[in-house]
Amino acid sequence: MSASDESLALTATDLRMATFRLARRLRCARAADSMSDAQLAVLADLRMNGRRTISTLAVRERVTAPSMTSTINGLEEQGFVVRTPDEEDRRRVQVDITDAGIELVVETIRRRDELLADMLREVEYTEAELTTLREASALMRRVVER
Amino acid sequence: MSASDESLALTATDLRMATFRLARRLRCARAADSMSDAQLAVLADLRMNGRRTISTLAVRERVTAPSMTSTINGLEEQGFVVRTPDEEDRRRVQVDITDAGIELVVETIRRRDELLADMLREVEYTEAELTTLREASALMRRVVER
DNA sequence: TATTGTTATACTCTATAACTATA
DNA sequence: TATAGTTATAGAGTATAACAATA
Repeated sequence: MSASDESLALTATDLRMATFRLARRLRCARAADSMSDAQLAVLADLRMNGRRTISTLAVRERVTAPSMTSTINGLEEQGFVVRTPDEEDRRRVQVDITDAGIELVVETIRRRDELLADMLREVEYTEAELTTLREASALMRRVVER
Repeated sequence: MSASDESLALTATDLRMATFRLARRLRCARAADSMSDAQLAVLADLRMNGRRTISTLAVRERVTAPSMTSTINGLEEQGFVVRTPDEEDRRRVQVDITDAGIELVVETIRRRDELLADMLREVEYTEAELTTLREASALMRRVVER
């Protein structure tokens, strides 16, 4: 049996508010102050999924191609990615993350997880409450992945 | 009894990933394309909490005073807020949200809630799963409010 | 012709430094 | 002297339009 419209609406409102507030709080934690959200999102994508072209990155990040060119310029100047011309289709440029880029992503993730773990520790949640949060996390990811 | 470090770390990682992905997806939904996140955050604060000075807004949004001046300039030009000189302390400027500003916030919230409700409907969650999400929302808010 | 990427240009948000007006 | 707000200036991210190189 599927859920009622009222339950859906109530859940949506609660979850929307909680999600925005927590995301905002966690977003402050970064490995380097010189990193923007846009740059970090690209690095995280490259680390997870390997090399990509400029236009593929632009589609995934929902920005225009000139925007992505500019973001990649910034990352390349800082040594976090490298451009490689694609030999098969020479219009294309492949972008790879460097070791320094990987390190930056890993460190940022570590800091955010640490911040959140500290916040969870402070409110002294029970194992049952943490289980609820993990179950909800899985449900949230299923929603996004659809 | 409080939770183990391992549970805290696992929960933090799961929740951090789920939160960022969902927030990112929902952030696309706005009432007007001309609204930035920075502007919307200020309007939402003014709607919830009433008039504020520039410097109070700057502290709450964690930006500098000149930044907030600029954000308020944009909002005032579009008619979503009004500046009023403070008669008691004439260095101060009070900022109030207008009816148009309130409408914009309400409409944006409505769109985001609708988008999320539609997403939840599509994955066909049970009432029990929605309850888990609502319980988790409350837990997330308690974490942020500490 | 269509696609990939870049450059040119402009607007917004961000910052720091310097300034005005008021307390 | 300190505080509230603004202006000046600069850097990053975003966009659209126009362009080069390649398919």
